Amino acid sequence: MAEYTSLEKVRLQKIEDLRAEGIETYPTRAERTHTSAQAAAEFEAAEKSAADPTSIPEVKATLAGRIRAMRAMGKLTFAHIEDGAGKIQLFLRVNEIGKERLALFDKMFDIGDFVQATGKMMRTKAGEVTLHVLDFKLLAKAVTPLPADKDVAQEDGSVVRYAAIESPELRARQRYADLAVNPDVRETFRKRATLIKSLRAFLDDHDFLEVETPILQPLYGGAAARPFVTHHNELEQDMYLRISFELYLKRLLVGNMERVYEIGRDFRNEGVSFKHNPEFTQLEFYWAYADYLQVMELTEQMVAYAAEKVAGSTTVKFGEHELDFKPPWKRVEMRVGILEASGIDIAEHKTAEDLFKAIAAKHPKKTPDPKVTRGKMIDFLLGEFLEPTLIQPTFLYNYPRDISPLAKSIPGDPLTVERFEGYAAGFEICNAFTELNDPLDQEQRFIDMQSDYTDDEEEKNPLDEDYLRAMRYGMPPNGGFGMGVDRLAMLLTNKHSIREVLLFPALRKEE
RNA sequence: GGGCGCGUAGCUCAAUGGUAGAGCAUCGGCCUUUUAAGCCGUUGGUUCGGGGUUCGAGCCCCCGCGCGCUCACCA
Repeated sequence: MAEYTSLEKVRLQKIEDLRAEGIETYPTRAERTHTSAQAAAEFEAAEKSAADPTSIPEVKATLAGRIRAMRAMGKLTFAHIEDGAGKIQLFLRVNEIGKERLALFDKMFDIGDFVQATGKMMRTKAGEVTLHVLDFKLLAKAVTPLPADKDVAQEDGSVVRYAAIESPELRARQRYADLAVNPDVRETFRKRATLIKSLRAFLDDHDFLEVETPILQPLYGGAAARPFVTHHNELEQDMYLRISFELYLKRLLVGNMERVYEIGRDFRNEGVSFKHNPEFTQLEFYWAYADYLQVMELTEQMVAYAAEKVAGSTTVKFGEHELDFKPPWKRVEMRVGILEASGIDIAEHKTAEDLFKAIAAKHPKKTPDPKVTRGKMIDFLLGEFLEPTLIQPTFLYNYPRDISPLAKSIPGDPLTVERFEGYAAGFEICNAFTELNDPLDQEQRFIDMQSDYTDDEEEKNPLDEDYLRAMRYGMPPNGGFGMGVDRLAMLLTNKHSIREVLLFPALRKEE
């Protein structure tokens, strides 16, 4: 049972008092005729049409919104309400409202309450477009005050207070309050919706079919990550929440679906950070008869298209950087990029042992775990030396085979696969390759993975026999692609934590 | 999971180991063009929780909880 603070008790008492007077505190219906923006626009048009200020046609409106500020001055009251379109001022005067009703508004209404006000539009002496209220109605009483104070020290030592919430915990845990108080947060999530819509539109326009594959899976796969495990009672078996869509989407290529994509949630039972949340939104597509170079081109077009829709330009501000997503993006072969960033040529060190010695000789303070595979060491070099330097959108291409069990080798180079990752602002946003479609090779890769990681239970991928069965029916050559949509959302909204672009990021439960 | 930091009124923050405070919000009053209005007055605390040291703990010590930063993990 909730325990009420003294402020809440005051408001609960007001609810009781209002009801005692026959005023409904949570009426079922509202009678809004205009949004704040519509009413203001109509009034401004009326002003323009008038020959002189005394002959402005009357604009009547009933507005609805949440009280954000109140200034009671005895026989006058000013208030601001905020609706989906913005804020607008209300002006109440004893002349029209009467002493009792004005006192009711002043004493019984609070910041945070939803109200409806009917009147005619006017402009105040200060020049603000305002609703001159003739009648009003409570729509919903708020019991808890919005936690909306933020003090900012000014240069002259004074303190200015803004209606805003700053505490990251409070903002994430009570996103409803954050949204109610911080308009820019609503704007971020509007942009996120635009982003997802634009990705869909782009892929639809390129003849990709949107599909939905299981989130609840008897086996997991398609990525190296620990899954969440759950249990189906009637089937009496454990189920996994998917860690990627890959193996299901590629089954669809076996079924003659040539271009498919899915936008949905992936779940990875791993650490959280500024770029990791246990559940995140993934976009994957698979494209028959294409290879990774074609996917690369489509990727830069798609992201540029999305940037244009979300930010209005292919150039976006991200912290101190200006990121330019305009195609073509910079392309760097991974071997060359690592050589330039670390001074080590991975092509000259073809075993894990050799490579480790080379790293230890060159960078004695930055060495990988000596027990890992060559591919993992290369990945270490990439993360340690190269990744932080990739600020402008860049494709890194040609990856080690042993960390890419689902990608096809480069003809004539068995250690390297046709794979690329897209980077921007120093982190990975997407990952793609020419997909392995040889069922015999695929089976061997799965078996190799099992032995490479025998002592690493967490990274062991279960062998998916049904996926191999599907491949044996024949899979067309194809290019596949995966992208962390949340990370792209971060880039396009200039947010530096994934929590800022997730409405309800994962948090420990309270208490 | 490791390291560092933080947790005090509804909110934002103070308080050498010595009576827990300020601003805003609340509540009461004045005020017919305000805009985080203003002025006067008023109320409000399990100092995150539990234990310990001490004559005395918001402060020192231990354990726990939550959050932030960071490292590890994340082909």
